[in-house]
Amino acid sequence: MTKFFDNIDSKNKYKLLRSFKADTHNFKENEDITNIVFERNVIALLVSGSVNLIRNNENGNDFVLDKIEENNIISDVIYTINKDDYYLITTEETEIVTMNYSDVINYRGKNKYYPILIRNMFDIINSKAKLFNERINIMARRGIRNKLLAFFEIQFKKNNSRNIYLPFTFTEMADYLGVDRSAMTREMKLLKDEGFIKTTGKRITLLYK
Amino acid sequence: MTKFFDNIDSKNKYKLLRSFKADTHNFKENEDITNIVFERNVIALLVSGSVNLIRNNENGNDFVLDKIEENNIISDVIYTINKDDYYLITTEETEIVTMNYSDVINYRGKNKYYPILIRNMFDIINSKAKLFNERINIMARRGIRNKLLAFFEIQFKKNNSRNIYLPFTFTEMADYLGVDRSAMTREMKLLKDEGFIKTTGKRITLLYK
DNA sequence: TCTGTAATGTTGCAACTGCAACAATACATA
DNA sequence: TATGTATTGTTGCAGTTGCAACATTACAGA
Repeated sequence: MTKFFDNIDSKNKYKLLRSFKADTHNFKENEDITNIVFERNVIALLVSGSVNLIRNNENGNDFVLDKIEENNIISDVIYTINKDDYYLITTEETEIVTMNYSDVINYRGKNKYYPILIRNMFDIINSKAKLFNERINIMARRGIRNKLLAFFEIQFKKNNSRNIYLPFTFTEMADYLGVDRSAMTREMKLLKDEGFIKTTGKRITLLYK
Repeated sequence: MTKFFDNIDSKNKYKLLRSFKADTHNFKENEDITNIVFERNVIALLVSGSVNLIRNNENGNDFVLDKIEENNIISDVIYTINKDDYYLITTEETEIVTMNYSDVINYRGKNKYYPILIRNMFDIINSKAKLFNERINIMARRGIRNKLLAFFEIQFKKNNSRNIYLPFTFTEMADYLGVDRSAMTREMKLLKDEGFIKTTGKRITLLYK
């Protein structure tokens, strides 16, 4: 997975940040940075420290959706975020740099690492776009069963194995598919009963075709 | 909307294409180019001519989802495509250039327009990612009503107007939301009856809040 | 203007889904 | 290992949704 400053040395990294008139924000542990990061048209970069992306269930059962580490981009483009449902909390002392998207994209300076930076960004966004794309294709199916099967199909093609190891919990998977968890469990049980799949913990084995 | 070769003159455009060992494909009118374009890891570029992205309804009611014009990217990243449901047909004599993604991204040549190219690509993908993101946020809502309201909300914020002019047909809108068209119509009627919205042709007026 | 095609409106119905609530496990960490 | 917390399993139920089928209206090309 490409990171923002891959192949750019530290000196030039800071030079570039200066050219973009990047704003540096420093936080202690446990600060909410949602509003700083999810400004419109802002690219935020986690320079040091670490941040949790948390889902805010109204019943108070929050949970960590993603741990974001150094050199990764956090921005409204990257995460499928609804400010009401999610928030971002630092888990240690953290430095975040925010840049204006237009400043970055319209940079006309001479730093020879700029192209590398843009290439890195392109690669990052591109992978995200592919993942988004994938998820849309799944969510667009009608009915939970079809969503599940579409999801399995993609995992199957990716790993070329009938054994799928879930990269997240079933709770998160229901969220990923955009369906109710209990309804999803019910449908999974039907698929099992009908002999389409078999599950062992977080491993799902496809028995069909 | 940024295009692939924005700010790159024709001479350098072809130089770059050569560096990428790009493959040129020529088609007559009415040829199916789905398989050439939606290869894995391929970026396809419409150099000249025009292509229709068509949705393939099993009942034989195909329809044009998008007309792709010169200098646009056509690739599996850009379009949320399921090969079974969609296909691409040239509508005139058309030249398409395919490049391997890795070749483009790992280019280490000296052409000074390369950075511009990558920047263009970044901008293109970035807008797409934003749109994908938006759609996911809508589709993730439970129930047709919530999807509709989420959609309206986004349009409202975008245009800062309570009047939403649908950029597509209701049939396509149902598809966009990932729900059954008739069920969507039914829900819209309820929203109307309850006084939340008003519709006039493709204009929807929000009456709430 | 006519005509065929696509889009929209509508409805019944069976099946599905979300929701709520609770039980049973699994998991992490003190 | 014990204990609290998160995840998973399960179920009833009402309301929602997808599907199929058909009527009506809008629209574009001859």
